Order: sequence, then C-alpha cells, then structure tokens
Amino acid sequence: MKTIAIIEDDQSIGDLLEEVLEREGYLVKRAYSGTEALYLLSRQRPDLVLLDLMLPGLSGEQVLEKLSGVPAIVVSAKAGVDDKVRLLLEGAADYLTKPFEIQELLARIQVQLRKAPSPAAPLFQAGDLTLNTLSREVTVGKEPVHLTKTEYAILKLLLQNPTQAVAKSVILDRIAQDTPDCTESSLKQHVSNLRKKLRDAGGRETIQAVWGIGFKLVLDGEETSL
Amino acid sequence: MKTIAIIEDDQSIGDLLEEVLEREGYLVKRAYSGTEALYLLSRQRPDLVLLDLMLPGLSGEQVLEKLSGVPAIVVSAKAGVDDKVRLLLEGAADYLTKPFEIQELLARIQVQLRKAPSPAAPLFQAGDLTLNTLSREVTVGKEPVHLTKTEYAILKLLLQNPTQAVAKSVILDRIAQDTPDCTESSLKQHVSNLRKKLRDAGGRETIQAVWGIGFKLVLDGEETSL
DNA sequence: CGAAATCTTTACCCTTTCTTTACAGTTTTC
DNA sequence: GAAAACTGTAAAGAAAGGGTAAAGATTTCG
Repeated sequence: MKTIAIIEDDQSIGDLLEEVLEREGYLVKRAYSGTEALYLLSRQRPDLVLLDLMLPGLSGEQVLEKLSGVPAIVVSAKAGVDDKVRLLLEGAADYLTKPFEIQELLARIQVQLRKAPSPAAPLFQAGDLTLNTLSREVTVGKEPVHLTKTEYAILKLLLQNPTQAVAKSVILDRIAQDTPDCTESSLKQHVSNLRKKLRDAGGRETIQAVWGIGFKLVLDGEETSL
Repeated sequence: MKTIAIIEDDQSIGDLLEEVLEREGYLVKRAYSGTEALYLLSRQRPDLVLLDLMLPGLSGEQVLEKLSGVPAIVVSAKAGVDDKVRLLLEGAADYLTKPFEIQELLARIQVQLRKAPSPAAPLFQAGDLTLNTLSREVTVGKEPVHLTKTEYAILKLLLQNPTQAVAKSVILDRIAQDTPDCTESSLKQHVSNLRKKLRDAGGRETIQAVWGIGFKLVLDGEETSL
C-alpha cells in the first residue's frame, strides 16, 4: 500500500483529497503547515507528497527542498507560468492548478508512483499474516509481532509452502543454519511459542500439526480431516 | 547531450519546437507520422519523446505503447479530462494542452530528464539524520556530528537500506575496505560509539538491533521489539 | 618522536533466546 | 481398553547475544 502525504492548510480541500485517496486505497498522512510538513516527513517517508504552495509557516518551496527524493505534485491556485516553471525546476515532479479535476490528479499520482522503484516487495502473506523478508517484520493484521530468529525461520518456511504439510525433518534442516542444535522436541517448543505470539496478536490458529509428519499452515477455516 | 524526439505532423509547430530545443542544447530528431515515429524509435532510443496525439498513420496512443521505457510528454489540442487521464494511465509521463507556454514545456522536459538516470543521490536522510556523501558530513538536525571512518561507513550502509535488517556479516563485508580487521565484537563497539554520538547530538534512537541478525535503521517511532 | 585519534580486545552485566525436563492430553496401534 | 507414540504447554536452567566501559594496540599527523 502506498503512502501519500497531503500538505494543505485548507481543511475542506484536504478532507476531500483524503477521502478520495483513501477510497483509491492509498494510506494518507496530513500536515497543515510547512513546519508540520517537515516534522511529518522527518518521521516517515511517504511515497508521494501533494503539496499546496500557500502554507502557513514555511512556504511550499521550502518544503520542496527538504523532500530529497520523494516525488511531489504541487497543487496550487497560482496559475502563472513563472510559478510553474520555478517549482518544476526546483524539484516538483508535477504541477496542477486549482481548480482541477480529481480524475486528472489521480492519474498524475499514478504516473508518479509507477515510476517509483518498486523493488519486488519481498512479502509473504497468508490471511491476516504478513512477513517482510527485508525488514524481517511480521504482522498480524496491523499488529507487529516480535519473533525470535528461529520462530521467524519456521514461519517463513511455512508461509513459503502454504497449505502444504512440511515435515519436521525438513524444518529442522532449513533452520539448521540459524539454530543448529534444534531437535524435534525443541522444535515443538518453538512452534508452541510461535503460536502463542500469533494468538496474542489477534491471529487465528493457523499453524496446524500433521500427525506423525510435521506442520502446515491453514489459510481459511479449512479442516483437514485425517 | 540529451536527445529528444519530436513527433508532430504540424510543420510549423514542429519547427518552432525544434528551434527552441536546439537552442537549449538538446539534440532533436523529428517524425511526422505515427509510422515514421516507430521507425525512428526503432533506429535509436531518444531520452525523451514529445508526442502529438493527432497523427496520420498510427495514433499517438499506439506510438505510446511502443516506447518501452522512454518517457513521453504528450502535447495535444485535446483538453478533455478523459483524454488526459487515459493517456497518462497508458504510460504518458506528462500531458500538456495546446496552446502552452514554451517555458512550461521546457521545465517539464527537464523534470523528465532529471529523473531518468536515477542520479545517485549524494544525500541520505532519515528522520532528523542527514548524511552527505560528497562532503562526508553527518548532521542530526542542524548539529554536525563527527564520525570516524568506520562509523561513517556503518551509518551510510544503514541509511542506504532504511528499515531493512542488515546482517552483521554484510556490514563487515561492506566496511572491510575501510576497516579490514573489524570483527563482530568490534562492530558492536563501533555501533555503540556511533549511537552515543548520535544521541549526544540530540538524535532519537534510530539504530536498532535485530537479534541474532544485525542492525536496522528505524524511521518511525515504531517498535518492533516486544 | 610524541600526542591524538582510531580501532580492537577484554571484561562484565543484563536481556533474550534456546534447550531440556516434566507432565497432561490425544491419537494410534494392538 | 491399555500401552505406545505423538502433540501441546509450562517452567527452569543453560547458552548466546547485545550494550557499555576501560584498556591495550595501531594508525595518523603535526
């Protein structure tokens, strides 16, 4: 999901934008002044910024300087060519004059986002479970779950083979580099801890035992009658 | 020198564009129909295409499909939102309605060209942290921080992969040219020193340990642990 | 050379993680 | 139906990892 920061002091315009963007599936952050914008940007890096020029606090131009890589679409009532040219040369990715058609804005947002270097999101998902192999973060819904190295390795292996039964010997094999001394009896302990953490984070029971074999991930409320 | 292809059937408009662009220092190629455009593009790959929509032969849309990566600014007399949206979503990088100010076109051309070869940002930022690879300066907010060679290398590596867990072995690998004898135990010492310097300069705690793996940079005030 | 800065090593404490042991509940097998 | 084999969870001790300080080793630089 892409994050878009709306930097706009006019409440009603901002509300409208937020509503439209969220309906399109974007995650929206807002700031109402230049200084607030800088604070917002310092805390997190959105994929795109919608920037109003006439801001209290810092001017839009000053905010623009601080973006360092995040594309910005300037949305302004200033229709003059000089303003457009200046902002575009100063780093704006695009410039739209108010009033504008919301459809055009959405299209131009897509243009900006599609050229972002989307580095093949290394994400594994199943149900409300998400595992990011880059940040090594695991979430249940929106809830982050802290896993140990071994638990992470187990869950990742299961997520790579959803709905398939994974033999205990295979699991031990694959996590051997992380946890060389793990035996079958400690494995069941890890699985138990893992299940508890997922449960505590609000997840359904997703790791199921396969009798005599190992474990598997169940996606839906499916039952595997023996 | 950048090459721009002008695909425009109107001779006088094309001449005007060519003259202006050449005065700006671009190398200009021309095509007067859709089919000619495809031939031109098959022979050489310009850095940017200026594309008129109403072409004899193939339509602008059809040309657009064949561009495969070359950014295109559509220049058209069609001012309707539907046309704009359609073209932008089909791959156009920008859309200008005739008549337009030549200055704005030049600015938008620069916008397209400047982002072409991902210009190896000399600046890395995260939160209130800034690292300038040209001057080798690191600041927390406005406060300059003096780092040793090793500390600088570590921080730069983390800033290049924000929010990603970076394995200790990877860090050791990447800083090996600067600090060949660094081991895991000395690495944690460097990280400790680095954290202390950033802390003393007023920074938040941004370098987080990933248990058993290495370290990562946290942008938000997000918590991964516990 | 000598001083300062930098890097590595050692040591210690604390936290996290892993394995083991124990025991209760289930399923299978005979 | 009972023994055997397997699973699930808890608790505790063992092992490993991380954080920091201090001291020794090395390099840098005037």
